[in-house]
Amino acid sequence: MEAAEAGCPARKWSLVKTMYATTARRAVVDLLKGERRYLTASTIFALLKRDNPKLALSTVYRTLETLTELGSVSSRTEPSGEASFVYCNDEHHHHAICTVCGHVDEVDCAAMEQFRAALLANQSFTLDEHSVEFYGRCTRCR
Amino acid sequence: MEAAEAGCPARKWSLVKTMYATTARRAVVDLLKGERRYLTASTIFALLKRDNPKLALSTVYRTLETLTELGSVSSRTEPSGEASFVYCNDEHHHHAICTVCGHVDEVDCAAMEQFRAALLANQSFTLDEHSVEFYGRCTRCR
DNA sequence: CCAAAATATGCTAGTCAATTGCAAATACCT
DNA sequence: AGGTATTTGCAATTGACTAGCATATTTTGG
Repeated sequence: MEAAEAGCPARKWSLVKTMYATTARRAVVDLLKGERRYLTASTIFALLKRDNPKLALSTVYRTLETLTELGSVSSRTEPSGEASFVYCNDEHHHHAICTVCGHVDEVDCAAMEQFRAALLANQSFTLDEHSVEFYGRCTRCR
Repeated sequence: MEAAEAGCPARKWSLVKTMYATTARRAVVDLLKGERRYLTASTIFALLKRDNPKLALSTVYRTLETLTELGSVSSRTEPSGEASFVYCNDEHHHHAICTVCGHVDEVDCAAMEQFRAALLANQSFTLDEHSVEFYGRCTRCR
């Protein structure tokens, strides 16, 4: 069984030959940078279609795949099963998602260390990786 | 935005009128009880089809949906996007998944409390819910 | 600045997991 | 057993996502 990792992966520049800065890619990145919350491919497509009528949904999917490989975007799966995407900066972190406004903050992993220790002590389970998402209320919405 | 919860939800008996103990349902529950690891609907279908040739895949899907509502089954999403299911007992917990054998242990939430406190202290984020999966090596595989 | 090479896009058609409608079959209750 | 509520199997569909390929765009080298 494969070990999944929901935090942003380290950037994998080595896999990328050349990446053209196309208008479609710029549009997707700009939108995600501005929103800072998880959006599905079809939502992104609908939002960008207004200013770029000939944009194709498949281009959005391909762009999101590329950006995810680069580490500029992190994806998750909605309860419905749909994939959604958010812009992210750091190498590795987890997300704190506001249940009111949907705003996504990045959470550093430091606090996970003590949790790992507690888990090993209680259950003798060796923790290799973790996939974590937090739901709560951000500073503004509280 | 909706708050998802990947741990087993509290059982919702109130929503259920009557539930017939059919052979299909017994077969699915027995299989999942015996396996104790995440299986996809199509895998479950393939395994049960041998002893029950006229079983339909849609029945497996409907059964898994019912069992999930009852709280007897917990679901997650594989990296591929497919949904997978595991039998579970307790009201609320999280899963420690062995990366070697795939065995799923239930982790109680006690350790989350101190983590919640640390998160609030560091980032002033009010943690309401959490969705956690751990990957590591279980007692036997270590 | 222009043309060739490299890469990306749009479109269409496809794939595959998952859902739905409905008649037939099964489980429960008395 | 007989009647009713629920479930099943089957077939048709949905909906997210991917792939093939000709065209268009971006970069690079002259």
